[in-house]
Amino acid sequence: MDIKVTLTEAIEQAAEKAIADGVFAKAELPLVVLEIPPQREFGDFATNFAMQSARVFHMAPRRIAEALAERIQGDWLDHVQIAGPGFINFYLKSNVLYDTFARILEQGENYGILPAKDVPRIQVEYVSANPTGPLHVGHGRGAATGSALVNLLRAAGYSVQSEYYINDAGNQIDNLAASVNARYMELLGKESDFPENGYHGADIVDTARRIIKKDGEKYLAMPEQERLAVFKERALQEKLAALREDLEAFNVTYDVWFSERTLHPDAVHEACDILKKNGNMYEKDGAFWLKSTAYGDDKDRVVIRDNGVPTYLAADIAYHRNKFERGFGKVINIWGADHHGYVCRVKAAMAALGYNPDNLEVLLLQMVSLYRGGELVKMSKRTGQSVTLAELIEEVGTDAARYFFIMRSLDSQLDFDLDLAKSQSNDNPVYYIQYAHARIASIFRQARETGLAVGPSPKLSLLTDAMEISLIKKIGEYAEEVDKAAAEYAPQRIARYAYELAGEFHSFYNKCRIMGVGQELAEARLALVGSTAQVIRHALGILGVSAPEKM
RNA sequence: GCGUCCGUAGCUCAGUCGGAUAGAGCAACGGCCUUCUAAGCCGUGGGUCGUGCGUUCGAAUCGCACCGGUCGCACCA
Repeated sequence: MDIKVTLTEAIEQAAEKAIADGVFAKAELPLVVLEIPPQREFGDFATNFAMQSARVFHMAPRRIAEALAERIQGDWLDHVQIAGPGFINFYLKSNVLYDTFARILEQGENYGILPAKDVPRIQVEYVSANPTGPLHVGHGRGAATGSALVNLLRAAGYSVQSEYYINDAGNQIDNLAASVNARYMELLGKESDFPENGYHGADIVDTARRIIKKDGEKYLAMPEQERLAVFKERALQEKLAALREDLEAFNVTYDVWFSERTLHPDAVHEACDILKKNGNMYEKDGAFWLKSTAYGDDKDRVVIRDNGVPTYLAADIAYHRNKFERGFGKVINIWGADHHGYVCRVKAAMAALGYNPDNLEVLLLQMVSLYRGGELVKMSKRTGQSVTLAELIEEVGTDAARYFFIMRSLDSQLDFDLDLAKSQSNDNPVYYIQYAHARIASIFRQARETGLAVGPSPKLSLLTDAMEISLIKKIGEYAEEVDKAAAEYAPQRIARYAYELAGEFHSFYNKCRIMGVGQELAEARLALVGSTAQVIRHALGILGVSAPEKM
């Protein structure tokens, strides 16, 4: 039995008993919240239950705490203490710690994988960059965070499907084709105006070059519309392949690549028909408008233009309807903060279609700034001077890039220090964590040589050093950390946890030796560091960062 | 003007469904390698939690106003 559950029940029972004894007024009990006290001297666990219930029992918190303390007992409890304004601090028998740790050891590699949750499937859509150019650093944050979130939710027992929405319809793809066309003509020495909203990146020239290399000048003879159609498909295929490649190099893969084209025209019309029928869409000035103001938006939005061409929103309405129709209980989108203005209208559209807009969760990622040598690296989409994800990976590596992208809360703007990410020192949190893992691997290599191994039931009660106790406790917090981080959609919590766990290990390592301390203690310590390595591996796995055996 | 997010130590950030002396890393300073990886450890100093008012027994945390920064406010995607 989980000790926190045991404690919670003991507190509730003590309160019920005090009510039965006539000490407390009959009242609804507040929720029991257990926390790990900020300081060791305050015990293993603490609760503010007495303070929370002061109002309902009409008693001073410390008196409530006293009445509860008298009524709490269990063979797991050493003693309780009342402190501060009315905290109840619990000091547990030491065997509780060892029993808990023994169960973690039994779980082995499965520790950190939570039981499947009985809730509907979750979908996470992220990156979904237009296939019109390479991914840049901003997409990198989305890619790292999104994939880590998917891993995290799965570890926490949710069923998750990951998805990339390919914007392969509409203007930007026509511009892509026109841009490739312009480069094609240019390379073959023909007159051609570069499209006004064209893409200036070098990758477009490369695409044109590859077309020439493969098929030569044969498209010159083709009518322009036909040629554009060919180039469109060719460019799209290349761009998609490049996206996939960049993402895979970044430890990012998807269950589904969803093409926007498949929504046109049927799915878009279907969605519009529903909205027209239920009165949430109306015609004005020849266009069709979503009555989004009825659902909290600032203004109504055009869905079908007066020329009959659907807006981007039209496809998005059909797309999100499609997601809900696929039966997901929760639909999560990870967007850049620059799209925040768009959230309200998509949610409004879902509400207008009769879905619960709260089941669409849009996580907004704040902007990324790169720093090199203490200076901001200027980025500009317009001139194509932005740093690409591939360049970033080339410079700092996948592990460092992923960790740095994930380590901050999504709400915070991210200052990405390239020098720090590259540095092979303890300043660099990624190396700090990986180093802990490599050190442990090294210990096991040496243990193997000396014939030392963890037996079936190591004598854990020999682990009495303060460093050992605190490392055991930290390992014990991991499962709950996974659960919390998942519930909050906060992969950065795992990044921080891994860092803290590595810190606990390094402290232990400098204090306690494993080889040459006697067989039983050595075995127990080997079990401890083995478990540490396993948890670091699992946490890094969630983050999509490697756990090296050697550094 | 409206909206988003942010404002905590010199720097980068935790902590935010209210609770015990506000934490970590870097930077500064001082220690620790004849023993499992010093990419490590131990220690010292450093904070009006942007400002004000309010709610509360209690506010970095909740509410309101203001200040500073950020991103956005299309029949673009």
